Amino acid sequence: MLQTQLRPSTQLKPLTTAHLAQTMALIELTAAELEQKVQAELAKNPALEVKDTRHCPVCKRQYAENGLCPRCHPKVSHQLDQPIIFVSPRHDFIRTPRNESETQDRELQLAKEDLSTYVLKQIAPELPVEDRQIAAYILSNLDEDGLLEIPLVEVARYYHVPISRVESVVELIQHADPIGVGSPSPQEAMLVQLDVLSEHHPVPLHADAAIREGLDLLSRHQYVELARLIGIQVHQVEKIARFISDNLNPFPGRAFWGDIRSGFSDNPPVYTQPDAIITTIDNSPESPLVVEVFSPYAGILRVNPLFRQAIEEVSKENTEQWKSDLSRAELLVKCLQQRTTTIVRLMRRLAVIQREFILRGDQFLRPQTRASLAQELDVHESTISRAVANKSVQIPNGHIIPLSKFFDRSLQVRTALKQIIQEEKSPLSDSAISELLEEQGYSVARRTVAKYRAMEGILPSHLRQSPETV
DNA sequence: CTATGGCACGGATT
DNA sequence: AATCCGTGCCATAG
Repeated sequence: MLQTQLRPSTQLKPLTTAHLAQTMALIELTAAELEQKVQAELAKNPALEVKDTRHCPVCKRQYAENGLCPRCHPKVSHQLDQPIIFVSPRHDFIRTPRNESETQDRELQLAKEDLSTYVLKQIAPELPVEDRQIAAYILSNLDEDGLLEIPLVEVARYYHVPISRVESVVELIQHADPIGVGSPSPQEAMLVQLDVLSEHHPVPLHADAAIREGLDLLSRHQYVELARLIGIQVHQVEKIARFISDNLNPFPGRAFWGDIRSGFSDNPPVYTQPDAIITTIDNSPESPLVVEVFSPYAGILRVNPLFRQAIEEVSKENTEQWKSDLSRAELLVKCLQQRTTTIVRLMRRLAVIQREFILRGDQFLRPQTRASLAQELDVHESTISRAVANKSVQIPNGHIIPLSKFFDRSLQVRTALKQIIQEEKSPLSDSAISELLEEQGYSVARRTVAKYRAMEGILPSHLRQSPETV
């Protein structure tokens, strides 16, 4: 019934137009963004209230329904192909288990402020008191990637201290937890990480040189030029590149453990909070998928009944304002519901169709288009597009992947390609690979193989080494 | 001559 | 309507 309202083909009445427009606007927000938006509205609109706290009695998490949350309630009979879906109206608890004092506290701080104080706490003990101000100032000028936005000289000038002193503070900051945080550039952040890493782990030779002198080459996968530049073998460069993308993070402020392989400088999407987490019960691949959808304020936001009542009694000067507040509130609540149900339906469908992919990895992705899914769910294509855009989910292996990966047309082929190359005896040419893929049922042109290789950062055949020729 | 990468075109997707 | 993606053609490197 509600879905039909999302069809633009249906002619819409004024109310539904607004409804539609706002629902659309809400759907494309991530959980984190939505939370902020609702908070803002909540602050200035007295007609809204949060009817709080239904807790799951076992894990103490806030949960939209009464009773045990599904994760704590394994007794209900599960069917493998029926994913368990539940909606969490708050998503901040996944970062830290809440303790009592925090629970009723203010809204969670912005990630940025969080980072600053987090770092400051770590380094404060090691700082002379008079340097703390400097540190605080530096930390307040981090961008969302955890990089320093302002030049050091400016800090020095601001506090009338020698640059060297500022530098030593920065150095301290850089070695605090998100290692490399506070660096002026991704480059330097990575150098610091490399340095720290090298104390306990072996790191490839010349990795520092590669970062220092050829970062742009490295990020563009131009390994040949890079090899020439620092005078080493191409396969060494390849090793370095792999090591770097596996172990270093050019943007220390971004807390993601996701898959960053596909290039670290091509502005990777920011994965902070996933919009959903998919797990299995007891990590057993034979159990149904448990999908936890983070939909801020779902089920706990409502129109304040007292307000509704009051508006009838106090029908005087401010009625206009009150009325608009009320209708805004109603609209928001409605749209929020709409958004939640749409996303839940989307996730349920994905969990069913892509179960194998979620559990077993890339090569099991069933290619699908947003359009086809839209048809199945009986919503407009753009609804799916918006719902998918900019969102990310955490899958059971711990990776955070963009939701759009579920609609990657070529992922299957690319993983097949990767496998072929990994198992190859001697370097295969693109056309040879094309034929091999054909045998596996993937029909791709030779030119396309080349493109996929590039996407995966794999060198052309004449530059690949057969196993070990160091 | 073979293998690749760049450019650009057209169809599919969003 | 805008964008993405696979592909063909051609120049270039080896």
